[in-house]
Parts: sequence; structure tokens; C-alpha cells
Amino acid sequence: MSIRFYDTKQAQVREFVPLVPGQVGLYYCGATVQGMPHVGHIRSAIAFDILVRWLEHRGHKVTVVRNVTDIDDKILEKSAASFAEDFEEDEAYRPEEPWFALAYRFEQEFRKAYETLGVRLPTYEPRATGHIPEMHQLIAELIDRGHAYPATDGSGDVYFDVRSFPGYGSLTRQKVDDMQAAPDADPRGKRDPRDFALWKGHKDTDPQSASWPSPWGRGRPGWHLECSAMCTKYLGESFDIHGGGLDLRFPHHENELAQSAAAGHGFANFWMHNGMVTYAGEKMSKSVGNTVSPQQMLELAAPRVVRYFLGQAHYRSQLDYRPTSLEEAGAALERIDSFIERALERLHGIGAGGDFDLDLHHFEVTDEFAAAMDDDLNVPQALAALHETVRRGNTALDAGDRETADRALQQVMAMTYTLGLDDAAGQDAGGSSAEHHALDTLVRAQLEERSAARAARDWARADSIRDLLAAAGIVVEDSADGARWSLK
RNA sequence: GGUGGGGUGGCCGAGAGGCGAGGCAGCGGCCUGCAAAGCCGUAUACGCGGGUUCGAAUCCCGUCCCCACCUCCA
Repeated sequence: MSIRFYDTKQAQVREFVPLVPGQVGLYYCGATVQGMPHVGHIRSAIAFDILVRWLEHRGHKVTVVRNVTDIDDKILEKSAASFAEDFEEDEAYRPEEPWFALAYRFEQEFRKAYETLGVRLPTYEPRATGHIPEMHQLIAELIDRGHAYPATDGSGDVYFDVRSFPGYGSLTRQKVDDMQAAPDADPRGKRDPRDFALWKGHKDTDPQSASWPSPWGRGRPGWHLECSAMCTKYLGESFDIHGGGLDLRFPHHENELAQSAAAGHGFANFWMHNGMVTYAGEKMSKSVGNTVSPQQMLELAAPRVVRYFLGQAHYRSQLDYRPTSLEEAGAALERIDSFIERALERLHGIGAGGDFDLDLHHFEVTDEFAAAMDDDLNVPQALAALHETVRRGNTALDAGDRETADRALQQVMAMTYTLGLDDAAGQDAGGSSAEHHALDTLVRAQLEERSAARAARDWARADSIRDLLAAAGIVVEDSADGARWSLK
């Protein structure tokens, strides 16, 4: 069975064949750590996390590289602003914070958000500032080949020469002459206004610590160059997949491709881009100020619910966040969870929050699920298959068909695992096992009393116990096997 | 102006020529002491106008609207 992905460069879905059988090299753009993460960043990471999980499910060994761009104009700007007299502290920015401290602090914020929402660590997570020599090498190569030149105005900048490279525009299918002239472009020593900086000469207004010596004078890397250099270092001159947000297609990825291709590298075989997260129909972005942070969502819903919401749409679709979004995601996930809990308890005698040693790796997803995932990661259709399996399992459970129910349980667990719904932190039951045990003991005592009241047909007494538990956030469900409880 | 993606039932969201994906919400039923959970059933849905076809949400032509990108963006 073949896997097919939409390749942005060719603008079509085509069969994915790794360059080396059984091995996949994936590079996807992480953050420029200039501010707090918002859910758009995390959606992107979740999309590629699901891609990795699926490739692994299909038996590929995946090398995942996600960069941290820890030096750029915005980082320096934010840091400089924190030293200014009119600086106003807010929840994101602190006073008098050097650029590297600011960058590292936000890097940690991103890491925390990724971890909470079940995005696995990449194989490598290189920082731009750790790859200055690699970038110099690439610049030198480009100058040698006639695709880059030092600025003529003595600024110390080095530019990529767009006109020298016929392939420029191939990723976004644009012709250089059709592009709108950048209104804010500072022509400085450029041959063409579309030429972009590979190296930026040091300016006295920037801190000395944000500059490195180079054959072209002290300076710092331009945006784009770090990704080209790090792709090559960790994945080679040609690799399988390059990913990132749709808004990175141009200029970032176009320029990356130009740099690497002009240096003679094969670069990415597939380009995959995730759609934007919108808020009430409008793109979430810092400049518009309509961003929602992972923290804000996590105050409204459990990590797994947030993960479900951010991962549920097709990765290329726009994902709209509305006030009811998390509620709906929570209800859908609850349906899956309650089946798993019910089945584990009835078929395997494993209570809520209990440990189990079922071997997930030997469980198989359903054919429908696999076919949907193979088809350009069609998660919505895969979720439909998952929900159908839940229904089949519930029906079997009610009918006492243990074999069918158990098969459904295994499939559901394999599918939720593949979608990363098992990894996000904060299981619904929550708390340490000691706390859970204490609570379980107390609740069971109440349930036994209620059971006795029910046997005596004392409904008022039975209902008052249920109401008391409900007031404490504990939901009681009666079944043929007795009552079970769970935290709301 | 250029490039790419869209407009599907109350809401979200797949599908891409013929059995109405799935979820959420709603309604009816089964089950239940009552609930909850679960199950079953339940919808003149495909922006608009033409066309092709035995048959169109799906293909073709036209048209309107939306979103993203065109050197800050995940």
C-alpha cells in the first residue's frame, strides 16, 4: 500500500517514496523564538507529529529535525525594546532582557507547549546560532557559483542574487517579474530589490554579542540561511520532506530552496505545508493581535482535548477556532475515552487510571483508518473510522461479545496512539496514583451505600448520594456490572 | 496584477460522477426506579446560472464571494 502526500511544489498529490527505502528524513520549521507560542505554532507541530507517527506506523525510520531560529531582527528588536525607557512589561516581555536570554526563554515556552500537547521531541533540534560556520560555508559556495555577492555599499551584507538563479520562484510557481515590488525593501547595495540577505553586516545599534566574524566582516545570518544549512548538516543535500506553515512558503521556503538548489543540492523531495489557524475566520497572527495561546486553551480544556481540536481537521485546511470548538472536541474525545475505559474495565479488569501492560505496538488500526491516513493524512476521515470502531465496540460490549469488543478496543487504542491522543499530558482522572487510590476508596464507600439504598428501593437516598458526588465533580454511571465513577 | 486553496445540513468537517463520512447540537425510541453512558432511528446539505450525462456536490463553461501568500509570520 502506498502513501500519498500533497507536494506544494508540484501542487499535486503524489506517491511518497523515500530516497532510502525504509528511512525518511523530515525537516520542519519550528519557531523564531521572539515571543510566546500561539496555537497556530502548535497546530503546525501537531500536524507534523501526526505525520511522523504515521510514517513510523508504516515501518519507516524517521529522522526528524525541527529548527529553533534564535537570532533574527525581531528578537533583537524585542530585546532592544526591553532596555528602552518607555518599556512596559507584560506577561510576555521582561525588562532589560538580552537577546539570547529572551530567545532561550521563549524556546523553553515552546518546548513546554509541545510537550504538554504530546508533540514528540524531534531527533535533532538545532539552533541557528550554533551553525554559523555551516552558514559561512554555504555563503562561500554560493559566491563561488555566482549566485551571491557582497553588497556594494560597504554595509557588510551578502545577498543572494535572485536573477542569477533561473529556478527562483519554482516553489510558489511565481515569476520574478510578476511579483509585487516590496514597498518596504531597502535597496541598499542590492542588484535587484528581490535579492535577500544571506549575511547581515553588523550595525552599531545592535549588540556586539549578536555578531560573528565572517570572511565578509562581522555580522549575523539572514533569515532562511539557517534552515538550508541545518537541513544539509543533519539530513544531507537531498532529503525527503520539508514542512512548515503555509505562510512560510514565501519568502522563507522559496529562499531556502533557492539557496540550496543554487548550491547544487537536491534539497527536499516533498514540500508539505499546514493550513493556518483562524479565529472567527481571520488568520491568527501577532500583528493582528488575535492570537490564542496554548495556555489560554489549556485553561478551558484538558491537554488531550486541545490536541484533539488542533489535530482534527485536515492538516492543509484552515482550522477555525470558535468559542464552542473545545467543548465539541471534548465531547468527541469523551466518547472515545469512555469506550476505552469501559472496555478495559470489563474485558481486562483494569479500572480507571490503572496501569496496564497491553502491548500497543502489536495492535493494528482498521483498514479504513490506514487508507485514510495513507491518502495525504486524511485525519477527518481517519477519525470517522475511529468513531465507527468505537460504535462497533460499544455494541459488542452491550451484547456481551467479548471477542469483537476486544478487537475494537485494540484498534481504537492503536488509532488514538497514532494520532498522539494518548501522549498529551493530563489524563482526565488526573492526580497521583496515591491520590487516586484515596479518592477511589472514598467514592466506592459512597457507591456501596447507594447500591444498598437502591436495593432497598430508597430512591431518595440513592439520588442524594449521586447528587453529592456530582456536586464534587464526580459522575456516576450505573451498568449491569455495577456503578462506575469518573471525574467530570 | 500574480500564485495557491476554498464556498457542503443548526454548527464543525470529509468526500469528488450513482449506496446521504464522522463528530457536536436537536428530535423520537430502546435501556434505566429516575438519570448518565450506550445503542437504534431521524435532514428537500453541497455559493449562483447554464451545460455534458441515464445519473452531477463531484466533470465543463460562466459568474459571485471568501481565505492565504507576493520579503515580519506556524
